[in-house]
Amino acid sequence: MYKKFVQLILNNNSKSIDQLFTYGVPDALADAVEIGKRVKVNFGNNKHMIDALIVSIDCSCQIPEHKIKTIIDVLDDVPVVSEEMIKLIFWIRERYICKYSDAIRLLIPAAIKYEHNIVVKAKEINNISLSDKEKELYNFIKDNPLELKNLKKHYTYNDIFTVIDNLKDKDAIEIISKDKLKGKEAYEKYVSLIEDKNINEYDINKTKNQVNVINYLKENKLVNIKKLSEDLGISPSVINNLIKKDILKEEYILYQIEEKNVIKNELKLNEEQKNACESIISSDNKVFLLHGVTGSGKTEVYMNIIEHYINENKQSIMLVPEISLTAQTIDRFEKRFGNKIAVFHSKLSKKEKLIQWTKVHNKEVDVVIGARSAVFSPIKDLGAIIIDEEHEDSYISSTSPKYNTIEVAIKMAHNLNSKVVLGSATPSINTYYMAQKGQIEIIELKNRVNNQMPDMKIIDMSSELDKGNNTLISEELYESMKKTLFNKEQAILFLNKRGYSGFVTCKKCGHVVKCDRCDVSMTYHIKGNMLKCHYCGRTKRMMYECPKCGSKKIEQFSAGTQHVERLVKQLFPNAVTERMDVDSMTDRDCYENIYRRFKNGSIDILIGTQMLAKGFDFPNVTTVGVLVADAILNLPFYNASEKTFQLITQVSGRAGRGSKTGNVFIQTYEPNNFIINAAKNNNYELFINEELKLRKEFAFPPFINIINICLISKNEDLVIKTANEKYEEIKEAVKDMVKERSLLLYRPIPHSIYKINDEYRINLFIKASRSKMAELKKILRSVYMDKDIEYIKVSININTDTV
DNA sequence: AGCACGCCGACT
DNA sequence: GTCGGCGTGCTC
Repeated sequence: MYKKFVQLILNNNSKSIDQLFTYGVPDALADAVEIGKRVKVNFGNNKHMIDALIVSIDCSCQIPEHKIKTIIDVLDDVPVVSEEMIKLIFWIRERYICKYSDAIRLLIPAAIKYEHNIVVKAKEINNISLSDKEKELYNFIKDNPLELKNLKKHYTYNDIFTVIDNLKDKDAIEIISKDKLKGKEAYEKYVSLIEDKNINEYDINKTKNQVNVINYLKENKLVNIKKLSEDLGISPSVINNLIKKDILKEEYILYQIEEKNVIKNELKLNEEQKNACESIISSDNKVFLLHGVTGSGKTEVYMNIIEHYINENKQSIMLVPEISLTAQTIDRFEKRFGNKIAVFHSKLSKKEKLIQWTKVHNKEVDVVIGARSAVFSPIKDLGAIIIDEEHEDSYISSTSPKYNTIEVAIKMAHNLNSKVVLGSATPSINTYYMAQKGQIEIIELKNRVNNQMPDMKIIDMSSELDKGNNTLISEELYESMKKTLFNKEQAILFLNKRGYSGFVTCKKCGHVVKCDRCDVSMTYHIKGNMLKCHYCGRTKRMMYECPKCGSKKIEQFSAGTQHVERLVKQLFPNAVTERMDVDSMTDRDCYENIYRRFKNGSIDILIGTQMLAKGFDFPNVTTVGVLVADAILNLPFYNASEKTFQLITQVSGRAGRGSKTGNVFIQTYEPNNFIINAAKNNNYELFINEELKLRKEFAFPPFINIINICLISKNEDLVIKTANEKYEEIKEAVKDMVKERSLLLYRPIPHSIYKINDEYRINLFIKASRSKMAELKKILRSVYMDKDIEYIKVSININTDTV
């Protein structure tokens, strides 16, 4: 019956139908179907139409033909997902144990979602006998036609569809289907005259406004509807009326971004940078680690590679951690590549995202700059994917599917025959290990552009205490800051937030104020004199009495950045001091503002958290203080050493980037600590080889995979019960692997923050050797993903399993 | 998920 | 009989 069949991924969020479905293609649509386009289909007994993505086209099918339904319509003129990216969808679903629809969500912007609805409209009835229920529903919709979803809200009989069907059979109502292909948001509506006639030639009743519109359009041809109504001071409905009367036609034109005039800067590369570029471009390898010390000019190398591919008519993707996606980064690329860039980050609205997406899709740009999600940009001829500061945690998605941007990029490089460049001064252990095994080619940049590394010093804080200084700023750091300020240079003080937050505690009974909805202590904020939860953002008034014992001895345990700020203001009353951390940065503008003021020298001392470590380039900074270097070292994560090394190196790297030497002070209570010393001596090799030894010995990644399955629910009893049931299922399924010691299964335990936003979380950890991963993933899918678990969200996180 | 279908008990 | 509640099973 059908000559063509298509395999579809349905746009449906349910786990139980997370599979491919075959539909028949009617002859009329045979030419329009194409892999990567979306189609409209009917599914199940569903009254709704849903959209689906074509993933393959066949001339035969395995399913008995009486079961096959037809596709109703093709929704896209051109494919929205390329064939290569469809391969990626399948890969993501396997790799991260998620649904097709989760993978698709990453690739297609939310704003072009397709919506379908049914409108139920009453007809004239005479002499038709209706049952009571039918009558009720008929009367309900008699006066105004209703969308089915609204109808369902008011009319809650569960046999609503039977009643509707009966009414339809009796010819009392009609059902009109109405679909909406969203995505017009990125476009602006323009109108023009259908026929170029003079005003008097129109054979209609014309109002004064309509005459004005027609005359205006006769003059200006194609006009933006917004501009038209503004210029003539009329309501858009005048224009829309003329469209209805077939006098005007409407047209949607992509929202235009103003052209900027940019002067392209010439790139000056030093010998080392030049060699790096050439090696990457000429090598047969696909994946590279650009290991360059801080300040070695990696960005110039990136831009040069991108430039090379532009000359081959290929587009590239430049990924940076979300936080370094500042106006400065964008400016820098604009100066180099002019207007031909698209920018993606999480703060864009749906419409803005779609605008950027469309620009890339239409091949109007050469470079995409963005945070991790930009790796999924719809580029057809991909030159290179560049991942700057590749060791950053933000490259691993925190929402399901918890993809690792580096893995995705490497997969894409293989699918699309392009290159991946991972850049960092402190490569992650996984990346370095892959490089050691020969899966990644290492390119080194050993020298700073200005040829001088900062002078690093470890300060023993316990001897500072002996000297009678119990503040967070050592004498030496203080002296250096004084000198820096005297020379009109700048200083950065770094404090690790996680170790020292300003929680509020009662000195009498020890009660700590916690968030009502989350199982975390709240942080005191001077601004507004209030307490804030870092997980859900809820705030409370600061209290003056302990809510537990009533004592007035309740105060903030202050050692956070706010405390440091106060201390610095005491020590340097004449300096301009600013603080940069998650709490003081309410929005992007705020961040930009501090960034700019620090850059142009109107701030002398900047105090901050992790945020400061991320690739900033302030040439006038000559003193950097790491106030409590041990703070992260003692966190209970297997990668605490790695993170400490990275953080110290990155923060120190902010010093002395210009012509003056930088001084770095690493304050610690463990001055002999191996990691702190390795960081001080800038000895990455030494650190990483030692760390790899330990990871191997204690069976941690990259030698083994850690799988973390988190069950989340508002119902505490249910989530505990389910976690235990699922644990038993897993235990049974993996018992052979446990016996042969290739897998370790731990008992379910509460998440380190058990309650967040009133939802309870239970974690299950598994350690598995790489050879067992395929089998284990199948088991996990059947236990957690085959059908929906009622009221429970499942989040699966598999630590990098290298290819 | 979203729906049909079928079984059951309650109510007129 | 008719209505509504709920468990089960299917969707190309």
